[in-house]
Amino acid sequence: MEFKQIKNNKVYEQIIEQIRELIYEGELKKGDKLPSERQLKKDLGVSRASIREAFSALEMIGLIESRPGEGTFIRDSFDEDFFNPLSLILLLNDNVAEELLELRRVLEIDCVKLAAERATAAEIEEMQSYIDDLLSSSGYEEESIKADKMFHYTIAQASGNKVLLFFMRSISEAMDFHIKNTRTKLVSKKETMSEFAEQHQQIFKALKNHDPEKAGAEMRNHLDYVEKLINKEIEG
Amino acid sequence: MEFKQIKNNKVYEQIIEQIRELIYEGELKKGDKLPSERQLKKDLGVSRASIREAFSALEMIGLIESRPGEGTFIRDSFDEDFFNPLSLILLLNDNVAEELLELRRVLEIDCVKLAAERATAAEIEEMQSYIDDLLSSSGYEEESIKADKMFHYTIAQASGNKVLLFFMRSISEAMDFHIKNTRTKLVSKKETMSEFAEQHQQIFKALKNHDPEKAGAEMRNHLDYVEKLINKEIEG
DNA sequence: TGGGACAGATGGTCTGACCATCAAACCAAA
DNA sequence: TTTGGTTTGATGGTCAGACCATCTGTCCCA
Repeated sequence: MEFKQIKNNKVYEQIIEQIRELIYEGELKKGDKLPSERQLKKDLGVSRASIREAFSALEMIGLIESRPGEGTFIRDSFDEDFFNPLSLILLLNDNVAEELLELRRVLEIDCVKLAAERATAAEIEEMQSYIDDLLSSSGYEEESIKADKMFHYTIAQASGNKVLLFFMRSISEAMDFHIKNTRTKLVSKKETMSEFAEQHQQIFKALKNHDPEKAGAEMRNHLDYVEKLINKEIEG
Repeated sequence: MEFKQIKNNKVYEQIIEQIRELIYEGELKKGDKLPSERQLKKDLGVSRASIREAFSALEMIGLIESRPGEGTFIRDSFDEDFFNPLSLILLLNDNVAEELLELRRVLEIDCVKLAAERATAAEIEEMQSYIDDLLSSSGYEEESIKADKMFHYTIAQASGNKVLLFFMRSISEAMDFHIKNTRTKLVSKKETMSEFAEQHQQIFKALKNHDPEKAGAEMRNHLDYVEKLINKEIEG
């Protein structure tokens, strides 16, 4: 005898399911406008409340965007900053910091290799500007943190793999949350800063020369250094 | 002159924000029960609808779970199957198949290396059972597909990195969706099957011997083969 | 002791209402 | 012609109140 698990199908889940199907079949694409809530209420024969539950869930994961007075749209750009729900879940795990670092290592070393092969002139130019920012900034301030992050993002983007970029963002945001949460502060000594700048320059140089292996090695070196810093911070 | 973007703070987003804070501060942990919707309505001074929008969003990402008649709880296990929203977003990108394969390659090769270092006896035993299943199954049927998937999942789990496991799941689910969507069917010839079984055995053998490099090389070989199959399928 | 009936709490859903915002059309003044 | 205001209709955002299904615990009776 074989029994099937009885699925508890909430209405809002079924609505999401239907939207998912439409995306599968290509009927809904980036930037498309969804029917209004009142229209969907009629079409699907459910209450507006259920539709709104479905929409808020889809908005949470960054799939759609609702604009009052306008309507609801499939997001056409996932590059902008939006709250990444992944980071929330990751918070509940133990050892997140270690695991995130380990994963970042795995991803980013191969990421920079791909970037070294595929980076366009424009992307290399953009990286150059962040390198300049890092060199000109005096300490570990707001701007240099941002330049640092943007440098790594641009590498991920230059890999040409959007999913990889998405994952790198998730990891980065989760780490930001974790650092903020544990009130960890990275050392902002001058030596550290110049060391950082030097490492970034080395990565960039290899990348500019389209030398994947060298770029990977430099990235590995950089991440070793970062890891050592963070471990020191945790012990201290 | 500098203007700041005016944030549109929806009520349900503020509710989520508060829950997030509670998780940060450790007041909400895995398995904890949240206040009932009617209680929260009183505490927060908002309508039940808004609370339900927040909850449906959090349920979507797998953070909480609502059980009628009981209450709403923080999920204490993220290992079970639950709908992974990441895969929905990934579907909207072009060239998903290629990018997913590339990313899987990056992750899984390092993943199996970690697993070779850290796999416990129990995990190795579990892998063995899936290998046996694969050998005993006659064709590319339901069960062998499952055994294949479980073998790879167990490797990811044996890596000891839960975030890595989570990512592997996302990729796998997204690929499943894509395959189902494009109605791609992997070849189910006998030669293919025996080839698959052989490759899995090689991976497993290296893993069992705790030989990271060998395991990584065998995994690379396996993924090469898979990639070739899929490309052939796309062309054909 | 065991089982059934009952009550209370909880999530799931629906309805109808009101507000704030936006786009488009229209209009008027400079 | 351009600029700014007004109106109108559609849309999302929020709320209150109602009803149902399900679960838990209690109490009572055979």
